[in-house]
Amino acid sequence: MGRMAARRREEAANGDVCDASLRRFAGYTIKRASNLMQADLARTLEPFGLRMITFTALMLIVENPDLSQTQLAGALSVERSNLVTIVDDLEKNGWIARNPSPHDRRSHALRATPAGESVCAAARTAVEAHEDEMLAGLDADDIAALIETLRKIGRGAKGGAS
Amino acid sequence: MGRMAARRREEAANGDVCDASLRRFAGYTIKRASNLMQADLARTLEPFGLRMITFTALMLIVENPDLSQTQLAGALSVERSNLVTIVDDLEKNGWIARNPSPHDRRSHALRATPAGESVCAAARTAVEAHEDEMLAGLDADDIAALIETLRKIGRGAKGGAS
DNA sequence: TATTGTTATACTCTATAACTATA
DNA sequence: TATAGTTATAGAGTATAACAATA
Repeated sequence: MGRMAARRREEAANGDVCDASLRRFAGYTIKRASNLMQADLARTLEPFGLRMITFTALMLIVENPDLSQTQLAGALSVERSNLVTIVDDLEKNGWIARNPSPHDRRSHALRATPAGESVCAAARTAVEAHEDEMLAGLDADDIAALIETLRKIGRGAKGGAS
Repeated sequence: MGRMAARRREEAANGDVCDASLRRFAGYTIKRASNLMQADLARTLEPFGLRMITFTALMLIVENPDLSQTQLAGALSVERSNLVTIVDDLEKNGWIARNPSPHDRRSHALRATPAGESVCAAARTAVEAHEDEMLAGLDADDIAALIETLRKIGRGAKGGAS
């Protein structure tokens, strides 16, 4: 078993070396944190029948009644075509309705049902608990600084001129 | 055109309201920053024929010669099965070789070729420029604090007990 | 002509099961 | 029996083009 122990130490050392290499790039650390948060968030929302994107869409519809699909797609940074199945999902569960817009017969006025508001509130409580758990090692100042710093990213980049 | 201007103001206001709703969740802000970084990184690496994952794999092979695919998959947090096409990609471009391991005839000892080391160095310079550009609004202390904070995320979560 | 919602399509990333050849 | 690499497959997520109804 001496060889296996040596192999295990070797693997751990390789992991450390690799991690040190990767850590030098902020993008890698950001992606890693993002993946951790998303995976845990998915586990949190699964019992409600929600995904990250459907929860976010539902929350925005609850807070902003009569949003159009184009407006919602813009707020979520999702293509209009990809929003269709998201809205379908919420509608099939009876959580939102595609009402006709009084101003424009092409567009839908999205509005949450009482059931939608209820599941949104319950999921929201669970999501806040998920965030508390994932960010347990940080105090309020750390979190505020983190969010402020992250929001400064990409200001001078190629795609940001519009 | 008065109606269109009103609509534009309405959309902007909706965007702001939605953004304020989403911003309360750290997970959303982290994901947004991650997506911005990844999209710009993809544009940066595309001229080299590299993707984020193939660049990272190549860099780790350059810095850690004779890694096995299982070790590399572990370092990249990628399934072994999904690593196959990544290593295929690098091998077809002549940037790495799957050498036989002297100790275990099942495993491959991955090693970069001179061409692989060359493209890795060039891509690395471009990636560092990409990071400088994306993080232009931050000073060195901000970046160090950001990375340190992000690495504390998920300590007490469900999946972290192993 | 331009826009809204929609369908179809494709490509990437990710996750799982099963196979082979070794150990 | 367990592990390394591989194949196949399926599910998300994302991006583009085209279409009908409407503006």
